[in-house]
Amino acid sequence: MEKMSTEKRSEILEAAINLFSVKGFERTTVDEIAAKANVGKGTIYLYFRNKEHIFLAIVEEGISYLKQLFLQVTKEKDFTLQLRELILSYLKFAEDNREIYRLFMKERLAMRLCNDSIIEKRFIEMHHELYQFFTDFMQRGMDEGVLCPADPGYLGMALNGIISHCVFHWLYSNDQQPLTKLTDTLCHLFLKGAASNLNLHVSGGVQDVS
Amino acid sequence: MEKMSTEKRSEILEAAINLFSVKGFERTTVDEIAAKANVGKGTIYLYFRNKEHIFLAIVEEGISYLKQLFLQVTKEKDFTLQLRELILSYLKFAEDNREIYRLFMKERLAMRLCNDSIIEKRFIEMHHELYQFFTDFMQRGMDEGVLCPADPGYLGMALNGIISHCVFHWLYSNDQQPLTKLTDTLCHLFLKGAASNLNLHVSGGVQDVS
Amino acid sequence: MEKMSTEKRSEILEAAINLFSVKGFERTTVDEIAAKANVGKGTIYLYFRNKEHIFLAIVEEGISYLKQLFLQVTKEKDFTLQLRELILSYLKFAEDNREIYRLFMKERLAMRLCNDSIIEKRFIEMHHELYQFFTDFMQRGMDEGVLCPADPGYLGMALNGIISHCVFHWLYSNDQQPLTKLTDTLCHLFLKGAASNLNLHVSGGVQDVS
Amino acid sequence: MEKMSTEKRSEILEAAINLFSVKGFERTTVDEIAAKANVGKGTIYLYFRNKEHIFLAIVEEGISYLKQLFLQVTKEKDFTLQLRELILSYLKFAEDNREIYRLFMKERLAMRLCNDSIIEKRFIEMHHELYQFFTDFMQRGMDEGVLCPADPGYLGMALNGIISHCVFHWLYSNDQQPLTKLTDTLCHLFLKGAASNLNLHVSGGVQDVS
DNA sequence: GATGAATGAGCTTTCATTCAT
DNA sequence: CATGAATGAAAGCTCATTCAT
Repeated sequence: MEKMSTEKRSEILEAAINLFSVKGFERTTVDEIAAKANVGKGTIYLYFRNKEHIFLAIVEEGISYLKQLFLQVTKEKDFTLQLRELILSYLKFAEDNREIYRLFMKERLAMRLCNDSIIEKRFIEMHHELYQFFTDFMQRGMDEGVLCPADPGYLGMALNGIISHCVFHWLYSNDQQPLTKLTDTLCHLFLKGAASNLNLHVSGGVQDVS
Repeated sequence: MEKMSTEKRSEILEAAINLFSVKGFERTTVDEIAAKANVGKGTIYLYFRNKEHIFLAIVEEGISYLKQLFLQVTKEKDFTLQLRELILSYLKFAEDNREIYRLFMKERLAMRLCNDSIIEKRFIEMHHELYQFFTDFMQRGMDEGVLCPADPGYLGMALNGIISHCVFHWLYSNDQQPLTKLTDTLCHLFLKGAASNLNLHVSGGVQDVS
Repeated sequence: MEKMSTEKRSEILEAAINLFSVKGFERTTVDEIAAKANVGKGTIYLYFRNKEHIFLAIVEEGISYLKQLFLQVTKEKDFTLQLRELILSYLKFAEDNREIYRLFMKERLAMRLCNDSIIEKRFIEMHHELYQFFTDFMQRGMDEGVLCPADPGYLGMALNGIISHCVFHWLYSNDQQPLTKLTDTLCHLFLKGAASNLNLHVSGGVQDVS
Repeated sequence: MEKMSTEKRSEILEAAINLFSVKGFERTTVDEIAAKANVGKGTIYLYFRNKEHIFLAIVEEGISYLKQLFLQVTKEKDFTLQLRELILSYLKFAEDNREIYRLFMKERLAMRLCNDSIIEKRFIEMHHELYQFFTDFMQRGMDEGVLCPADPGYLGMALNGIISHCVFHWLYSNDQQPLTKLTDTLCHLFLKGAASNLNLHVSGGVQDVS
């Protein structure tokens, strides 16, 4: 009995992920989810309080899976290797969960000011966790002397931005090659920048802007 | 059609920008826009064919302004200076048009598969233009020998990602300091990377991944 | 000044007749009438209290013209000739005022229970007048011994029905020949019936059903 | 779709027939239909795609019932008896389905140029079927020598006109006597005409006008 | 548990009418 | 007189949610 329930729940989530990622949260109807999941419409409300909680469940699971991936990063001893592993995990996640990732990007900002404040809070919370993880990670890099001193928050943002924009492009192009192939490129880009060695004189420098 | 009060049109757009950027396109009702613009609901339909065309107008204006900013970038002769100017323009646009920028980010992916294909096409078109601009820009940097050889598309994505994620964070934090203060930091980060000089041995390298 | 006003009024009516007859009263907008009449929308409300009064004006004019035609019928001395003249007038009116006639048929019953009871009353009144005319006419035919005794109301209805259904068919077919060609056929049909002379035994007979 | 409560569907149709026949299609709102049918507004859209399809359903059912009545007409062997039966069926239908009949007359012409061309086509189609039935019927009468040679189409129109105008009058008067009482009168009128026997000299004659 | 028929609040859009110019 | 920008009531329709079975 429990098993069957879990199965139904998964089918609903699977259907919802697919539809949300393609049509967006608002444009997807509960009827469509029920139809795609081969489930009665009423059944959905046995497993989820309402439409928004389906969304919440997807995000929770996605985030928790991603966090788990990130935690394994620290198994490497060298910071540089950890960084490489972090990027690899990120890319792998996007590659393996193309739809969930697309959903994340699409709805990242859309949930603000929705009626159900529990969801909103949880959503912001999750983002903050990820932000914190990246920030801590960067701080560690600086502590270890691998990264030059700078605002760790912005460094985290920058890394996140570099990766996610590349994933974004990959998502909407028909690029068939594996995303993970980009790992070393992005790692190097983040650490050493885009400039050729010849470009010696750059105005400014990385300052702490906090 | 086009002779009607420009003022009313602006008020409607102003209201729509604000609401769309806070609540998102779908969750904003035409009634709300009318109320915020101090205008009758019917009036909106004198100036815009429907709700989606309000959105389209906002995006068109925003993009055209942004493109204009970017075109001025090339006035600088040195590529590095151009890069700095590009980042500055981007940050300045976000700072001056906080709400429009937020709207852009929020709805970047939401418009796919909407009914009115004219809008969808136009939206994709505009994104492509910006992408092309960044790609061409990077290509120029490589031709001039300032950037090391790599896929210019991904380099553009990376720069875009670095900047936009920092803006994103700024948008949703209560950071009061001007965004433009980040210009040199981001410029340096993009060109020279985050690594300290001590970090000599990085696995991999920037390859052309096209 | 007066002349110009009358001209504008006519243009509005002309436009309204055309649109009402094609699209029906409800589906025609005041904007369309104004556009077709080359007149400002507000101008229409200088000449007519509201949209329904435009309709009323059309009907009033049409009916009064039709009544005038019918009055001339009595110039003939012989009842049979009067009947022929009546049918001819009817057909000629439909032929010359194709759109107005179509409008009459289309909206004959649609006006019941509309908000403006003045219009409704007037509309029913006009129908009653026509009904009365036909009834009186038939009564005269009976009094003169030309028609066999029967309920004059139903005889009137029958004649009206014969003519109007033929006109109806002509309106919506592409029959190019003049409607008036049917005059004698319909006259004969009404007076002598459709049966061949051989058909001697008809059950029943014309009774007074009043 | 088709398994849902037939009862609800009937109640909706019943309400719609009543309202359409009184107020007309355009002036009747879906809210009113829902209220009269003691049904939620949304429920209506479970049974019918949109407002026009409610109308279509009514007409389809009415026409199919009427056609069935007409088909039984041919059970009589004698043409004259068939004619009598046809008129009787017609009158009986109007008497038993007063509102549906009124609806038919009211909207006969109103549907032209509506948006949903499927409905428009079907509506015209159905009218054509009825017209064809009457035409064929008259042709048969002529072939059998009962009717004098004439355009069968116009003869059909004439009969239709005679009957429908009498029904029309009955509908809007408070005539309490049964319509079917008119059967023989109308039959005789159609076959032998309205003239008394004394009226021997009628100009013209029934010609074939096709 | 599972279902889907039923619901009505709420949406976008239209359009007759007004009124300042 | 003439105009057309402005309006909001009212329309058709959708869809998240409920609940009897």
